[in-house]
Amino acid sequence: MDTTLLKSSRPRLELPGKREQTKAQNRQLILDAARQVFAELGYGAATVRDIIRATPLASGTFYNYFKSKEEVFQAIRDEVALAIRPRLHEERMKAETVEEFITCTFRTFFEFVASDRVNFRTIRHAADTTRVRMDTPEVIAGFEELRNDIEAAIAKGMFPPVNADYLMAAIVGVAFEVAERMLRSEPHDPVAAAEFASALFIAGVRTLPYATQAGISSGTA
Amino acid sequence: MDTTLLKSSRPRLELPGKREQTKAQNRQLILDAARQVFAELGYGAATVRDIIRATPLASGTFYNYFKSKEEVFQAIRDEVALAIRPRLHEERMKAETVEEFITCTFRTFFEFVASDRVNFRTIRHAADTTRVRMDTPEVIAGFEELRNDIEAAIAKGMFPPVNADYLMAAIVGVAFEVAERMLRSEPHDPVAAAEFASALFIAGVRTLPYATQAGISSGTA
Amino acid sequence: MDTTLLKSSRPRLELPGKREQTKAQNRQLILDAARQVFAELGYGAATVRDIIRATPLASGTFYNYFKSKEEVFQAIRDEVALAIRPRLHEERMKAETVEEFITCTFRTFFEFVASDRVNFRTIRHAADTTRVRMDTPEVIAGFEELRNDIEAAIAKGMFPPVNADYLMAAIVGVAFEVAERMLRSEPHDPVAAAEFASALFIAGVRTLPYATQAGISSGTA
Amino acid sequence: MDTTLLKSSRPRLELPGKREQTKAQNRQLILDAARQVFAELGYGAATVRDIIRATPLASGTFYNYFKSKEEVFQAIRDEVALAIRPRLHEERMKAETVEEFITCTFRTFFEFVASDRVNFRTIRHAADTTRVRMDTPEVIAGFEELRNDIEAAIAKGMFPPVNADYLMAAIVGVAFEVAERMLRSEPHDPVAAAEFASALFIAGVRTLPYATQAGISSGTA
DNA sequence: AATGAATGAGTTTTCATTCAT
DNA sequence: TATGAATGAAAACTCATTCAT
Repeated sequence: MDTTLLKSSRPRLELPGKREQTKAQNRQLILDAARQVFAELGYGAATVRDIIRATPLASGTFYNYFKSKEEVFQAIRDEVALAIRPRLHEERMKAETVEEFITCTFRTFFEFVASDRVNFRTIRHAADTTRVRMDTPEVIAGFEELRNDIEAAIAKGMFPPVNADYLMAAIVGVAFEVAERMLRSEPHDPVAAAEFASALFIAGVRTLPYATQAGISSGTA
Repeated sequence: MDTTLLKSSRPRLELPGKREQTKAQNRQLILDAARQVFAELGYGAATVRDIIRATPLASGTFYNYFKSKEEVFQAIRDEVALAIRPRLHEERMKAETVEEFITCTFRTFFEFVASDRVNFRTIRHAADTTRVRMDTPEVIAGFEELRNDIEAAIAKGMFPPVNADYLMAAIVGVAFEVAERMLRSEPHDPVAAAEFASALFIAGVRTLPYATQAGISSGTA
Repeated sequence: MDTTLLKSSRPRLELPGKREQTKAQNRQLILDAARQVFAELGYGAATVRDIIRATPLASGTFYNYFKSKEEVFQAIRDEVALAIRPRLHEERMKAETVEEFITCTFRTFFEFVASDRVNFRTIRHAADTTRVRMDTPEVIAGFEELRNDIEAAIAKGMFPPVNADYLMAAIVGVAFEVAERMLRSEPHDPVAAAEFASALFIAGVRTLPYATQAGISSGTA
Repeated sequence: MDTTLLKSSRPRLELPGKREQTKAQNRQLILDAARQVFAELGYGAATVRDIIRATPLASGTFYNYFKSKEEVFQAIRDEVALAIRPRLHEERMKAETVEEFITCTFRTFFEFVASDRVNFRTIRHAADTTRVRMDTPEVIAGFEELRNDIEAAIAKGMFPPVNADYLMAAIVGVAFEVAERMLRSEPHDPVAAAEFASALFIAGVRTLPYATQAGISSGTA
């Protein structure tokens, strides 16, 4: 009785009540369903209905959580970016040599992809379709962070003064494209993929043409 | 008869010409409009109506030339792939060293992109986001061709026995991603971009881990 | 028990008070919000959600007080009708001449409108457009009452035997339409409006064609 | 043969072709259905679906002609206003006395309403509902026109210098309200209604208080 | 062939109402 | 009683495709 009274006495102040639990859970149901659907159909072909159908919820419920298909996609994307970015940055901060910098970047990335292939596929395949901008703040920030880290490494003398913008682009391109290939052969071997990409860049970075001043500061847009 | 011909040859008060010209011309009108629309809205968001609207033609006419939005998109992709693939292959066939192989690949690619940025943007952004879903037969064929050329180079002893699948992926990833960056700074400098990418790979290839047997034959899809 | 009372008496951190007070207060909150919303959006475009949003209450609470949007609207209308009808009727009962009858009707009405423009606007515009659908029992009753009073005045010989139905309609039409105009110019001048309308009818009533038998008894619906 | 050729030779220049005919016809089908539906349910309660259902057409077809329910309503309203306004204005222009001015206004209006009750009902009942603005350019213009005509009559010395804004409002109010009543008794008797309203105003106008300068020029909004 | 309106299935979206807390 | 998320029926709207002209 006591507890009952307590509960009803704070109808709007309780945080982890059953309601909140259900709410978080439903949000997750939708996100998971969306991930699945996007991965299967691609973002463009997927409809809000498809997502709802993949859920035990009613159609209207979707709109209690997201305004549109795009909004769910962004939520997924940002969830991913948020999960991996800090890890990547942290590792790179610890690096003291080019080898470490490069290796840990790829190692972390490929391992993340291998462990979370649904998300990776979702985001890659969303590609096929609509203007789902990958240049979302969160994602761009991840790219910028890599570039900044490279520039910092150049400043420290760890890297030769290469074009940081192009190097970042090259790393990103190799990361995504090789990851795609990695996922196509079972069992996934992130270690081999990371070794491959790392070897390429470790040797390559040493011989890259030095950037002009313009080259270094370039890149914004 | 005379009148009839005159009329149908001027379906919309346009310049008179032979029927076949009009036909080819209409097809091209649609393709160009589609390129534009895809580049602006992305493939998924674009509708057939959008394409038609960007055309002086009527909606029904679209279906005289293409069965669907997808078919136009493929036509555009293939047009591009068809335009660049033979050039790339030919150049690579002439290569006698790793340096030449790598350099000519990137040089040709970046120059093509710089000279035809609308198409490049269309394909990148139509598909959207990160990377294109390039799994159209024509496009895949282009990738396979690169891999085959790499494998041939390995067989010839020109390349060390690296993982051809990963190397192809890495080249493709760098090519597209660096091209994207290149287009963001004016004036476009395909030579610098090619130098950058080439230097990366020329040095890198030499130190890439030798592929296992599995590695070499991998990559199916 | 004590605690329970305390809590339920402060459902939203508001001033403590007796339960009945809160209840009446909530009803009033809803009515006021509805008035506002109807005046802004019109009855048709307004949704129950709009009304709730304009309230500190939760959506479910609405249904503790009203069954539907329609019911709130009727409540508002009736509130108004209930507030003015007795006054109008009473005044007219005291009238001993046509002049008094007409004058007091318009005077009272325009003063009421000027003093309570929100309600007037709500009803005019909620309903929308031209004139309100005034066929709510309470409102119709107000019209009938006017007609009855006219008929009574005719019976007394105070009015000539005009068509009471048409006269009532004319009075109502002029009252609402002139009231609308009155509200458009600041400061509102109910006296001038009443003088205008009264003069029109006082002179007019004297020359109105005598009603046929049919005319007198007509009108119901 | 000749004609056939001629037709196909001007596929886009022909005006009263079969296509155009069908188009005009479909537009009318929708307008008529909308009139019916609005009159029955009121504007607010009516849905686009209701209108389509009352039509042999497909749902999408509605949107080839009107963007929304509101747009159809405006079309109806304007159709009506356009039909009656010129008539009213013309009659009033011919008037040389107050009697003629007043009488012809009401006579024309009530006859129009009686002959076209569906439209009248549509517009009146649309009222009950949403923000379907009666203050549409076309409708306001009709009101303004009446006021202007009154002001012109005052200038000519035909009318005493009354408050033209209020007089216009009074006429409009009586016209709509009495028309409503007229439609409730069968058979409709526009002549009696016009006589009633005219008598009221002819006598009334003579005794209306003279407007102040402000009063005369007032009214805009 | 070209035209462009009609079609109607399918999607997005809203919202009154219910109901567990 | 108050709360506010869930519901799902129904409304609004889109658009690929067909087809009479």
